[in-house]
Amino acid sequence: MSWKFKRDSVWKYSQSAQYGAHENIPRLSYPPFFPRFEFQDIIPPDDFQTSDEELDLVLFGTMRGQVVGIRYYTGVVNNNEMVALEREPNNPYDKNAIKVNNVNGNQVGHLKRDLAAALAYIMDNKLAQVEGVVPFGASNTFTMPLHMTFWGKEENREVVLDHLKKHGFKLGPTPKTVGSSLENTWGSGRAGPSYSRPVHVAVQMTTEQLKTEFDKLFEDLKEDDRTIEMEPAEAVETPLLPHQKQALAWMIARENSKELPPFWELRNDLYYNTITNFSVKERPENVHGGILADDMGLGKTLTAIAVILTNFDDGRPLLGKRGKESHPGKEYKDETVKLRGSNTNKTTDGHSEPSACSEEPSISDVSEKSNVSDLFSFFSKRRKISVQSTESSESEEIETSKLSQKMKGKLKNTQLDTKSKVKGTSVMESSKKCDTGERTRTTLIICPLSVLSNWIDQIGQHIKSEVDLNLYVYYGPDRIRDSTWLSKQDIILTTYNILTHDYGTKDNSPLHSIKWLRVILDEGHAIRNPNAQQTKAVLELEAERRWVLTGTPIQNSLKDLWSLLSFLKLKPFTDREWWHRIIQRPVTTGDEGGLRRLQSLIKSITLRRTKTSKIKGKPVLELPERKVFIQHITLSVEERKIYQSVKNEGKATIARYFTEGTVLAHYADVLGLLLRLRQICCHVHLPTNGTSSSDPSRSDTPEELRKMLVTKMKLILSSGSDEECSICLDSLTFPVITHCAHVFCKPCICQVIQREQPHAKCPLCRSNIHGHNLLECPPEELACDSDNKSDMEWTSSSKINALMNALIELRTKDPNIKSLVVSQFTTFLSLIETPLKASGFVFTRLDGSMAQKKRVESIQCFQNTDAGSPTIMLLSLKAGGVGLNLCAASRVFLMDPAWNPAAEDQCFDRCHRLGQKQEVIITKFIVKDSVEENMLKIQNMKRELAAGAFGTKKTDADEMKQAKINEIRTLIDL
DNA sequence: ACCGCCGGGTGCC
DNA sequence: ACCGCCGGGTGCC
Repeated sequence: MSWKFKRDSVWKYSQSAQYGAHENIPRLSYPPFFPRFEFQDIIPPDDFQTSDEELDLVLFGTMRGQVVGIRYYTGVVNNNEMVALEREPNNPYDKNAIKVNNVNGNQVGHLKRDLAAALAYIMDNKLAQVEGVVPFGASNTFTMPLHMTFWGKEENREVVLDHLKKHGFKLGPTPKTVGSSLENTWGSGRAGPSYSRPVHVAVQMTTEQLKTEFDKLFEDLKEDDRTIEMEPAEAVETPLLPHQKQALAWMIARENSKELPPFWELRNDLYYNTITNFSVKERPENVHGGILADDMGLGKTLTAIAVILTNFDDGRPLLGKRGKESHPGKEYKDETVKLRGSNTNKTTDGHSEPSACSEEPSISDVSEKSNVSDLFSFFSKRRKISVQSTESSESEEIETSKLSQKMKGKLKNTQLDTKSKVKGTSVMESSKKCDTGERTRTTLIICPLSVLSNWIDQIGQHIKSEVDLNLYVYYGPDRIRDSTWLSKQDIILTTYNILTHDYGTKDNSPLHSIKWLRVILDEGHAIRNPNAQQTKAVLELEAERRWVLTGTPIQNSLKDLWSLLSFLKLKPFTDREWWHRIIQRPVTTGDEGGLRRLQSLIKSITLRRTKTSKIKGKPVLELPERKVFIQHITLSVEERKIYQSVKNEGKATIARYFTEGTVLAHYADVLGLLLRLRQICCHVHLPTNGTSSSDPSRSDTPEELRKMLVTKMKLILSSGSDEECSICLDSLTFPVITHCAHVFCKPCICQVIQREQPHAKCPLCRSNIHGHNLLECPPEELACDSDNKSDMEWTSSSKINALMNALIELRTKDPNIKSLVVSQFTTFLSLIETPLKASGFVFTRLDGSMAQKKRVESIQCFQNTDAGSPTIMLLSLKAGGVGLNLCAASRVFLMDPAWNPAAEDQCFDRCHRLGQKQEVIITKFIVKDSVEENMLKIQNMKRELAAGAFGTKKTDADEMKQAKINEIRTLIDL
């Protein structure tokens, strides 16, 4: 997460004033001194123009006007209440008509004709945003005064003032003096005096303060008194942890609440909103939902499943058995089916986390190619999920894409033959609107594709096998689009992309014609961009109960929250203007009241616990302790000899680069040397990936050059150095190598080339670069060279000896303890296999080169605790996604240090996580007086950096360069 | 609306 | 009086 100050807009606000700080309006009090800050996403990928426009508005001035005709309308306001002005160009009496609406959207009256005549042009051409407040006289019978505030872009100020002048109006001044008293600042507009608040001094918050303030929004929620627990329905097989029972109780209370929505109370027969000071006669509808913002790993999915089953029908749980409809169908035999023709996927059996499917097509992937043949169907079978490629859906055999998931028996996957079942009946024909007469009790779950299989998996695992529940995975080209049929299921599971795709295809979105009992958005931040089609598709779903599950409630910006509130139908914030006026602008200008409102708003609809949250003094997740030991290794005399000779030779070369100032130009070479040193620390025979370093410019033919560069890139990528792209400073995505041998993300470097054309230069070495000579990494994997090793006679190494000693000692102590042996070098893992076999260890292996099917097998095998199951897993550092669950292991042997400490931590988390019962002991092997020790130093530096600074993210290329050069110095003792 | 405005009734003091 | 003034009718846009 990163933060940045946007000085500009802060200043704009500080130099102007805005309506609000007035004794008459205590609820909108703006203290004169309060730090102002802005939550601004620094990452540009999806910035939203409209919001930015809003932020750039400055105050033009204020004016007094009149609201007339109020006796004709039912909308009511209180004194000091905000109103919205809305153009009504089709008014039969006056094309300039401007309606005045209260916060609830009810019309209060019209602007007086002459005023409307002046404002219509301004509003129609968006020259200014006019905001109104009724300062007093709210209970008048015929007319009431209106205080108007004009906001707009600086460049439009003159036009607006001129236009108003033409109509005989003049804006009141915007006070510039700090602390000027209210009485002195009454404006002089023709329409009456206007007033404004004193402007406050801009006190800039430090980055830390900023972060703290923002974090507190959610951190405060942890210390909540939502301690009532609730037992889930019997149908839920998995016992809930205390914090999950609390979430269950809270969520169900919110769903069934007959109480007024947050911030509403009954006052003199009117419903009064304490946050907006607004009242209505009609009882406002409660928000039957909210945001479950628990940290990752606290079991949001399980909690949501428990809610579905426990609050199934009219507040009652789903009972074990229901009607005995059965869907005839053959058992689906093949358990692992091709995913997109190349990967296979099958999730683990009996464990709460599925294996991550890192090879899954990305979300954007799918949406871009909405081509049906690129979509898949997912099936669940006996708590195992198979992924069915629909590319072959023409063939009769695999015609399985549409399915009713009968959870009867052991999640038996019964199959509907499309052709006979669906087409043949009237289901297809009746696919217009769903029968609104019958109340749906269907829950729609929308999630990113990457977690779809996780949902299927968890639904399978957490629901008792005898429970009769219909789950339909609305996915794949042949998904059943019949809304009547869909609304008879219990759970419909789909992805954002499917939803969006359907939404974009006119008249073909059954999901939008059903009134759902409940809609659950998983990874709710998927809809944080209010302009994204995806968000629109989600916002148009109709549902009684609405939930957002997210681990990151506000990622970077307040704006993110708006879409969520909008989805939850939390009035009046569904309307951007109100959100902006009541929350966003006050908060971004540093108004304490705004922050307070935001806080209570969030608090009322959000439940958040972090991994460190406590329940009754105990941490939510009681993970056993985790201890990290560093075991120093002394190289043997021979090893040291080899190490020193390679080092001395390399050091001389690099020293030359330093004096020449060409370190970065030879970056790949430098890394290559470091890599070789690191490998020698592990084992002197570790292959050096062939290529000796040479200058790319000296290569003879283009083909040779190409080969060499690709080899270099592979070297960099495989060296485990966790290279960041120097442009986005993130991990490399779509790595490409330049002719000057520097690796960047393809999108990043292409952007640079685009921007700097026609003379783009490499951000690292300033060589000329061109879009057409970037080289991509060929798809074939880098691994698979482990076999040719076998020719060479196996020898041990100091590290291997240390490892084997430790493993054997451990086995003697407790033969059941399982260990992870982690290295960045798969070839090293291969070398370790020999002594493991020799000493009779049963082991398995997991690395990036393995096919999905093999991975899953390996994980299942390892996680199995039966006698004879492997006690050791050889694991490559970066294998598997964050979801990888290896909690059967309680020991980790890290054979070689990683550049990035976060990568190590992530690796440790694979066994130190929910489900771990034992103390986790981690041993890091570090060779004394070697590059490895220096790497530890760099790790510590990185740790400090990560912990301390937040603004550090956007270091520029120069700093980046310097940092890299310094790293190299440290590593090679220069 | 205890207003403004309209338009008909009316017309010395 | 092609005015002023009176008082009733009336009333958003």
